[in-house]
Amino acid sequence: MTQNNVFKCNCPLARVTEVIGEPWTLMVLREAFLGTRHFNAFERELGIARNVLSVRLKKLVDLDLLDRVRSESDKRVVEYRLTDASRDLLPVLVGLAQWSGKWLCDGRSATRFIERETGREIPRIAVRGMDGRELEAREVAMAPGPDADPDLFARFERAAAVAADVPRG
Amino acid sequence: MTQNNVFKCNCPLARVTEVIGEPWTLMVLREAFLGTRHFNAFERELGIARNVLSVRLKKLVDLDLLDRVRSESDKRVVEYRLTDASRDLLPVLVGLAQWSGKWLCDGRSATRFIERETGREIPRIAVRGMDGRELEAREVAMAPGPDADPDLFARFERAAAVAADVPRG
DNA sequence: GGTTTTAAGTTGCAAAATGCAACCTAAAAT
DNA sequence: ATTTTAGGTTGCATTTTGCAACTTAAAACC
Repeated sequence: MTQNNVFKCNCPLARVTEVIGEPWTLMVLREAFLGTRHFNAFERELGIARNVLSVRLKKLVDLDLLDRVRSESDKRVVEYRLTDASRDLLPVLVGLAQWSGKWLCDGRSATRFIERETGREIPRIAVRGMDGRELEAREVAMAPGPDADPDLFARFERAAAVAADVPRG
Repeated sequence: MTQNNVFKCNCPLARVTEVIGEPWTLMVLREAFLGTRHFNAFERELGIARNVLSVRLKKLVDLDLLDRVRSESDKRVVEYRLTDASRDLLPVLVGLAQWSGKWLCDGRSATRFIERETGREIPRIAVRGMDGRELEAREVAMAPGPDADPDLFARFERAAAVAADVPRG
């Protein structure tokens, strides 16, 4: 079975895997956040193969994560621009960067996210409840949503049996 | 150039790509969060090929994102357990699920994260400044960190030129 | 106006990763 | 003693990636 048809149901983590769960896509989005707009610039900055870049950009455009706009002033030029959807991914990128900096880069990362105005590091992204209080892992659970089918309900019932165990490993 | 040697420097987003930027890994971690512990269970729940699963689990163990523990009571059994590092990934998983639910699943996702006690949906993960105030995309920037090399500084200077433009696309 | 350069791709081919089924080994259950 | 179970590995076909060369259309140059 290929990854993309695991839970064709609307499982959000399964679907997000289509996007960032394949090589290069996350880096392409990062470049876009850094201001890269052009095909050749993505290639140069990342060192990605042109055919793969082509496939990735097509998919991102398809998913409305990038807008493909042909320049008016120079008809050769194409601009790939962030959309509302991809801009909305910023908190996740910050969270990923913070997590990776801490656990994969030994706390000494080469890049970090800062508050533009003050230059201070962004505090750690946290899960908060409705009251704004920070939640610990054990206080959070996954549950079936409005679009869950019976299979998925069963899946979560199995999971619930061990769920209490998860936060402490 | 292969993805893994882009910025061998400690760029956290480049490095996190080694983990979740390849097929299946994110789903394996999700399963672990749902309480899956055994090789055969990962295979059954995900439908992943056994050889690929084997490679993924090895890598996750290697990166200290899973502990591989042989059961005392039944020596055939191996348990893959979340570690401090992987448990710490929860805010990112919640953020990804929320984002995907909104932008990829049309707002009608089959699964969601809830507050265990009340059953209420987790509010949207946000980027906050030191004062706790929610920051907008335009107030956030990437910057070179302690371990950045000259190339990376140059990279960010180029980026700074267009940065002001990014938050609005 | 003819030639060269530039931007954004596509194409062909070798190497690597994935999907699938079958096989293997050690320990437990019968 | 044998069968089953858990956790893999192996071999092979298919797909994806990496790399270099080629293409096409629109500037830019002379």
